[in-house]
Amino acid sequence: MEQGLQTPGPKGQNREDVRQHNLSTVLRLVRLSETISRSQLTAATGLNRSTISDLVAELEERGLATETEALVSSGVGRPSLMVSPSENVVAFAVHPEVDATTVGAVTLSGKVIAKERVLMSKSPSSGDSEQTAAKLISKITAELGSEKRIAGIGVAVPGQVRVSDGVIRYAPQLGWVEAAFGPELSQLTRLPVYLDNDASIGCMAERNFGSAKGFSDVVFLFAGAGGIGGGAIVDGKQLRGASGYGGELGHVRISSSTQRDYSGFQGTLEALVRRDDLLELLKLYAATDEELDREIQTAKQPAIREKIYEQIDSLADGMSNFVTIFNPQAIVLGGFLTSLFNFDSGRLIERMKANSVGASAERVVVRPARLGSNLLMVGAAELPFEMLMRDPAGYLLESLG
Amino acid sequence: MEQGLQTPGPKGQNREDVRQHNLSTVLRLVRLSETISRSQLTAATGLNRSTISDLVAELEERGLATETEALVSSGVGRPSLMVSPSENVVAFAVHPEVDATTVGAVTLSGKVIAKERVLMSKSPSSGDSEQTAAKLISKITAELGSEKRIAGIGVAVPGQVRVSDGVIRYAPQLGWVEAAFGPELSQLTRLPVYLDNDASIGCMAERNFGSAKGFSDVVFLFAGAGGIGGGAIVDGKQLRGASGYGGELGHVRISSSTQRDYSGFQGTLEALVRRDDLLELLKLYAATDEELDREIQTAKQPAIREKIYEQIDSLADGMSNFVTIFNPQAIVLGGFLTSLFNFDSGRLIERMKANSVGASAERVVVRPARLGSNLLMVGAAELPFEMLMRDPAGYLLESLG
DNA sequence: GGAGTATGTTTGCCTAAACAACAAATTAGG
DNA sequence: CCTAATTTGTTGTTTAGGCAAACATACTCC
Repeated sequence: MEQGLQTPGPKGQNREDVRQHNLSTVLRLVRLSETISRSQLTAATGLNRSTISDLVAELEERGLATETEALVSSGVGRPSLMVSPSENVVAFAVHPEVDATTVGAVTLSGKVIAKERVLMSKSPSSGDSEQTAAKLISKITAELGSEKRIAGIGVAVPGQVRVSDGVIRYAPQLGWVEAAFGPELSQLTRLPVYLDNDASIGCMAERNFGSAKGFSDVVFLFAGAGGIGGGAIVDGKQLRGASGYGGELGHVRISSSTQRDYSGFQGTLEALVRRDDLLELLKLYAATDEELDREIQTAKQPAIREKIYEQIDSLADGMSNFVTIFNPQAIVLGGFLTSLFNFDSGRLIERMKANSVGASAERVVVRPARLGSNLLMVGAAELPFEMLMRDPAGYLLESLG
Repeated sequence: MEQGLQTPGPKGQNREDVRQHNLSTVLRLVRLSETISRSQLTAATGLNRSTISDLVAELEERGLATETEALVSSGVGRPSLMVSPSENVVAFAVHPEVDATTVGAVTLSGKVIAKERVLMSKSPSSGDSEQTAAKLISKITAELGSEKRIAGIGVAVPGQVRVSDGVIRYAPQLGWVEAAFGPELSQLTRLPVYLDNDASIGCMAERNFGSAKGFSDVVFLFAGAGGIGGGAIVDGKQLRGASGYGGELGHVRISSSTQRDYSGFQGTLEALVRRDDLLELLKLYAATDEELDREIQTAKQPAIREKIYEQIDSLADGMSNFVTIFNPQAIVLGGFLTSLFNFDSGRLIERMKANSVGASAERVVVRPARLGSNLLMVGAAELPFEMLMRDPAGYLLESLG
């Protein structure tokens, strides 16, 4: 009766799926380790030495990995060959904002090798941003060596995205509704384009390359000019929910306050922890995160300090809920939240633990985000790379020249 | 540096894993469909006809499934054989409470074929409950036919469980702390014992056999005498978190109220939606859920109706948060919450949708739990059955006689 | 420099899924 | 009732891919 909503039936596995799965597993390990020996690969995967040999050979043949001899010996026995992700596989990252559009090129190993930012006229349309992004992509492409190959484009959207078809459902700051950003940018660039919410993307980036590296259960909170975004990784996978709109942690209600957030919800985390409120109090109207941070860390006025504590407490209340719900290994705080953390991390963590289920709070670590300004570049590139890693043998890379 | 906390490295797959995965997939489909034709199995799994034939033959050989001829023809062509889960594979379910211990026997197909409940003296120790459970298990075992085989024991614990070693970390109503219920009951019965939190178990039961059947993303809320328990299914899997304490949805803070819940947290869902408060107001001191429900549905006094509405609103606020966080397909309400739902589901749902992210709220359905008094029996049995289904060929069933 | 050890490489093996051909059981249509 | 069409079950063969064993290689330790 409700077949349509149900999960796609569990699939069986045939021979090819095994190969795909093993190639994928090896490539993931290689990528996240930056460099890893073949013997470590056998240990980590449980696969046979000869199988690893074969798999690595295939990855090398496909230009996804390179093998080098070990620089330092690790002990007795023949030294194992080191495997690294190819530096020639690249993905583009796009971040459209109200005042600027940023495009970066990121290697499979997670290095940002190019970044261009173009200021935009006031409130650009979706089409404007697509054009700008496409231009920057072709400019960067021209500067890349001809040996590079492109996995695709990842877009970090400050808003809700229908992941299934690449349509931006609603981006409040940009004022876009139902914008077919993905399909249109794909048409312009002739590259596959994948979109996701910026906070989700940041979460994945911090998990793969930042403060939460290697963790299976992570909560990520990020505060910027547009409010608080959040993402969660549950059991190793991004929390998306049934339609892909899950993980909107900023809009979680934690108080009876009638203060509204940017989406009009009352008493939510975003309503109570506001960068804007502090900017106003500090009389900083267009400050960068760095300037704001300096002011916060050196704040002397009681009124300001009180406001900061108030926000720390609200943040702690939100975090308590996420600890109770997700029992994560780590909570990562980004953007303006890092300033709150640095101001008084003791108070923040203590209050968080006091209000969350003890068993879950015991071992959770709270950390500032580590990737800084590259966060969304690295994270957005993960989208095409994730596609590549799901099927390393089948995914088509675009060659240059 | 923090290897210990990290996820166990992704494993590779060999031939045996494929067989195991496919056997597991087929058994799951057979189980959840109650009965399914071989041709439907080929369609659902994508596997070859002959492979399905082979897999089903193995399941039958191992006594996990039975094949019968189709009763009604489904169209042109040779009729496909029907496959059903074996009625001879049984798991025990145990539910220890303050005032009683319940044990049931559940077949692989999800039918409760025996149930015994023994009243306990005031506040039994963990050992008392184990003894009682073991006695009931041996009594039920004696009444089962000798052709039955036992998959193990599942225990629904009203408290926090360390799933890894079967220790009850904290069960507030029972007053148990760090009770080695699992290992001890296993010693007494010589059967494998698996434990989990009662609400998590209820969630799984409703997903597999109840109101949320077939859904991949589900939130379950249950209110009983001990407060509000919750569980969530994310992307088809039970939300557990890093240490297995996740999903404590009753302790999520939704208000600034200083009202405390049974664990001492202020302003949480459990603090604001209290069965006890209504019982007191109605002057019903030891009512069953049925009696309470009758009183609620026929309540006339304004003070009582107001209290009911108040609780409905609080419940809606909690649900809003879960919709925003999880973007589930369904929210299932059990126990006393069913009464609130039935009293005014319109108000409940409307308020829930008003305070949650629109995109997620659009398609969520809210339903009362369907499994009633068998909820925890069916759910607890899922624990050993899940182990069986993970490795149908390798999991050892205990034969009787 | 020889023993010991861990890894890389090559060869043939084995398992389980796929495939093809045929048999069987049904419906449809006259 | 008989035949054609269709779908499914069954059987024997093929094939992909991981594994084990045997051997080669490169390092440490004494």
